[in-house]
Amino acid sequence: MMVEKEELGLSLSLNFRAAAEKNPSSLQLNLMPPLVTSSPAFNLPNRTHNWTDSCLSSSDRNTADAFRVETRSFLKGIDVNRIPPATAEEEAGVSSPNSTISSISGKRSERDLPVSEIDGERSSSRGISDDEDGDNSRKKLRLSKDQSAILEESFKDHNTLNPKQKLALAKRLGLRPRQVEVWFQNRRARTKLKQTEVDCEFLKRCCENLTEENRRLQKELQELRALKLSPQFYMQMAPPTTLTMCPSCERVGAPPPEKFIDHQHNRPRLTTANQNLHRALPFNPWSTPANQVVQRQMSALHPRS
DNA sequence: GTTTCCGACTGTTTTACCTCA
DNA sequence: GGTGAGGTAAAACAGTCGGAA
Repeated sequence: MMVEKEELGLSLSLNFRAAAEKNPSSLQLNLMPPLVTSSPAFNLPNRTHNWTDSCLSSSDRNTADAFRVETRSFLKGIDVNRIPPATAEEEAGVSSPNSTISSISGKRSERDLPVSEIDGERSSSRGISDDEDGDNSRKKLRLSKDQSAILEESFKDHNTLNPKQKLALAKRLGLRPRQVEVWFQNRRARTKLKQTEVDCEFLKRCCENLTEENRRLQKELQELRALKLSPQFYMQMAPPTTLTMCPSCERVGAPPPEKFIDHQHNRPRLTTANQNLHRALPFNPWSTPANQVVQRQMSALHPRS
């Protein structure tokens, strides 16, 4: 399902990171952004709210519900956080211009009134407000801090809800199931957006690092080509000291044993055998200053002892 | 007045299930 | 009985709107 798709996307990005971590020498990535599991960006700030039930006990809530039903005619269009009408008569009586539009649009009307949620979603918040306002303005719901906290908690457990969970959560929060559903949809969307931003930033840094690496290698290549054209210059240069990878066998080498390093001249110490070998070489293209580290590791790979 | 956040909406896609030839 | 096509409902998504802070 869609969750799997998101997981796939996440795993792709993780795999990319894993690949980068597997070969850090090539990418040199130490700017790994943390994975967003619960971003502070999603922590809703404290807000003033008009949700009257947020601090009520269940018994108080029942009283409040009764009060709400009783005073509904006065409150409709004012308190959009109100629990929807409970009776079938009330439910049937709520019909907004938008619900008409929804029914025109086909399946939408069916979706808004799932059988499993029939007692909680007969009317949308928009329907209530529109019904009362007489205009098309929406009444904006602001969830209370407690409601947001509970929703966040629930989202951490599972970022999708089955109808049972949705109903239970809606009941617990005093919201319509549709509101819970919308909140989860928006939450998933924003999580995905946040993750996309993180992934984008990560890839951007990868790109920057690779560009820099490419620039460095191009520069080295130029130096090597220049040296190739002037062997007499090579003779005056310090010998190679390091290497990250042997171009012939593609093995990554470690620094050579201490006994092979000539500290006086900052170069690998030549044994009698390889002294002759090195003398026979016209020049060493791996001996640029930039490649000293590379050459040292190369020497470790192929000790001439 | 502008910006940002986020609840709510619409239209589309995906998935599961059912019916029928 | 098994199977594929077509239809339908539900869920989820992308994109957007607009109220509120």
